[in-house]
Amino acid sequence: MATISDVARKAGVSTATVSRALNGKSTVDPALVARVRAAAAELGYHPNGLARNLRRQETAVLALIISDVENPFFTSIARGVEDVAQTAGYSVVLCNSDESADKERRYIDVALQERVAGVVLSPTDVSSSIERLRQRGTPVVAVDRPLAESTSDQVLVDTRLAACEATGHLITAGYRRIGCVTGPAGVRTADDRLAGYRDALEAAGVGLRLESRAEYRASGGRQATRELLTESPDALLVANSAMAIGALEALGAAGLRPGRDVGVVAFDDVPWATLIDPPLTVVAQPAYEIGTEAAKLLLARIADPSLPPAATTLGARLIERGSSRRG
Amino acid sequence: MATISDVARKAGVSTATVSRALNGKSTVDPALVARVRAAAAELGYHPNGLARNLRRQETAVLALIISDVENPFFTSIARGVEDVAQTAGYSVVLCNSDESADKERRYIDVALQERVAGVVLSPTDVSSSIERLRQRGTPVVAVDRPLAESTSDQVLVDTRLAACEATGHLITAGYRRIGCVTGPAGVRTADDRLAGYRDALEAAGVGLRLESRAEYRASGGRQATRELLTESPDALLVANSAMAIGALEALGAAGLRPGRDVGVVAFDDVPWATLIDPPLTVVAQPAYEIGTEAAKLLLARIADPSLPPAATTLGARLIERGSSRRG
DNA sequence: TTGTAGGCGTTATCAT
DNA sequence: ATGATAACGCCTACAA
Repeated sequence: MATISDVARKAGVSTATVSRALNGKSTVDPALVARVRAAAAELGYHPNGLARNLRRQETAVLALIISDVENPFFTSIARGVEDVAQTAGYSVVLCNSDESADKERRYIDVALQERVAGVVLSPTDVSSSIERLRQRGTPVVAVDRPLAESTSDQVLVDTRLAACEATGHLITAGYRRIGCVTGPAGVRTADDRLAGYRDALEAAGVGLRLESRAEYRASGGRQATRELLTESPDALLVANSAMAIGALEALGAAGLRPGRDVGVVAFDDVPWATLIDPPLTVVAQPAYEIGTEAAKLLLARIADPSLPPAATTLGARLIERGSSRRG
Repeated sequence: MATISDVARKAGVSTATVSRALNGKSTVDPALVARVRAAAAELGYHPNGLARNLRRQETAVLALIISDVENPFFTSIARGVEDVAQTAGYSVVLCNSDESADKERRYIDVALQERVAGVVLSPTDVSSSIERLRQRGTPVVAVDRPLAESTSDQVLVDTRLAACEATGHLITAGYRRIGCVTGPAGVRTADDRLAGYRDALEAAGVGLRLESRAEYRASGGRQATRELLTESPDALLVANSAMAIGALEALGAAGLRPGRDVGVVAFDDVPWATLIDPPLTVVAQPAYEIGTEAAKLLLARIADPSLPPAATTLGARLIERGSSRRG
C-alpha cells in the first residue's frame, strides 16, 4: 500500500531521491540513503513492480510454456531454465499448455499482455501461434520441438538418431519383431522417433514394421501396446516415459515379462527405471541441459536481438539395462 | 508496439472509445466497435497488461510457490490450482522454492512486487516469511504444511492419521520391527508422519522404534534406509515418494525383497507403484484436490477479504498392494 | 547532490 | 454515445 511518495514524505526528501537511494544509484548522500531505508522499512514499502515495469518498458520475467507439468522431462527442463534465469536476475513463470494449442495460445496472449522479456516454449504444433510474439518482437526459443520458421532459436534433441540407435540396439540383441509405440501424428518428437525406428529397421534389412500411435500418456501407451500385442512383437520401443508406464502395464496384464518375453526400450530416464525388474533400458535425454541452454540463448537474444538465430541440437544416450536383453 | 492511441487514431475515435469497445462495455455504437476492432487487428494491437493492471490496481495472476517442481505430489497440486484458476480467468505462475527458505523469500518478494492477486504456498517453514504478504494484505493459502498463524487459510492432509493407519496396517499384517524413514526435523509433514508412526506403535503396544531421517529425496531415502538396515527391520514406512525410490534401491542392494523380506508402505501414489514387483502399497494423498480446494479458498478470499479463515483438512487413503504383505 | 516534472499505456470520471 | 483528462506509481532527463 505504501508508495514511493509516502516514503519520500516520511524521509523528508523527494521521490527522485528515494528512487535513487533504493536503486543504489551512484550519487546519493549516505545519510539520506539511511534515512530513506529506514522510512521504507518502517512503512513496509515494496516498490510496485507494475509501475516500475511500465516505466522501464521491460520486465525481468521469462515465461516458460511447457506441454505437460507432470512429465519429468519437462520439469527437468524447467529447473534448467530456472537455474540460469535466477542467476541472471530473472524470474520464471511456468505455464502448462497441457498439449492443447488453445491453452498455448492463451498463455502466449498472457505473455504478450504482461510484456514478459522472453518466452521458452515447447510448441504443440510447428505452426504454433508464435506469430504474435514475433510481431511484437518478443524473443522466443523453442525447446524439444521445432518451429516451422527456421529463423528462431531452438534447442532440440536428435531424437530420430536416438530412436534409430535404440532400435539398432534391439536388433543387435537379436529381436526381429520390433514394435514402436509412439505419440500422435503431428507431434514432432513422436514422428521423429517413429522415423528413427524405421531408419534402423531399413538399415538392418528388417522388413516387419509394427507401429502404433496414441496420446503421450500412460493410457495411450497401454492402448497402443495392447493393439500391438495382437501382432506378437518380441520387442518394443516406447517413445515417452508416461507411455512406458502404460506399455509395461499392458505387458504385465498379458503375462509378458520385459527382457525375457519382450525386449523394451523407452525414452526418458525416469528415477524408477532401476526399480523394476528387470531394470528398464532407456534413451536418456539431457533435459536439464536443454533448459539451461534455452535460457542462455534467450537471455543472449534479449540482450542483443540482432543475433543470428541459433539452433542447438543435443544428443541423447542409450542406457542399456536388463529390459532389452534377449530373453 | 502499437498502443491504444495508435488504434484510436487509426479508427478515428478517442482512446476512451477504443478502451470501451475492446472491453465490451455496455454503451458503444456497434459501427464504432467494428471500426475499432478492425484497426486493432490491422495494427496487431495487444493491450499492455502492465498499464492496465497499474490502472486497475489488480492483477489476474496467482502465484503458486511450491517446494519441489519435480515431485509429482506438487505438480498434481499445481494442476488443481491451475484448473480452478483458469476457469475463473486467472493465470497461475509457478515458482519453485526448492525447499529453500531463501528462494521462498525471493519469490514472495516477486509476488509482492508484481502485485499478484494471491498466493498459494507450501511453506518451507512454519515461520515462513508470509509476514510481508499479510502486511500488504495479499491473500495467501498454505498447502501441505501449516503456517504458525492459525489465522490463515490452509489446505492440509491429516497425514499423522494416515501414517498411523499405514503403520497399523503393517502391524496387522504381522510385522513387529517396523522402521520409519522420514524427512528432516522441522518439516511439518515429516514430523507428523513420524508422530503417526509412533501413535500406531504405542496403540499396539509395540515397543521397538526404528527411526531415521534425511532429506526428502531419493538419496536421502537411500541413506536413511541403509542406516535402518543395521537394525534388521522387517518393515518400512517411507514418508515420501522420492525417498521411496532410494529406500527401494537400498533394499534391493541389500538383497532384500519388498513384501517378502521387508514390508513396505510409502506415501504418495506414484504411477509406477504397480509396475514394481510386488506392487507398492501406498498412502494416496488427494493432491489434485488439495490444489482445487486451495484455489477456491484463495479466490473466495480475494473476492471477500473479510471471510473468516478456513482450514480444510483432507483425508488420505491407504492402497494395499503386494509390498506390505507378510512374507 | 537533490528536486521538479513529464510520461510509460490504461481506465474511469466528468463533461459534452 | 463519445471525448478530454486525470490519475495509477515509478524512473529519469533536466534544472538548480
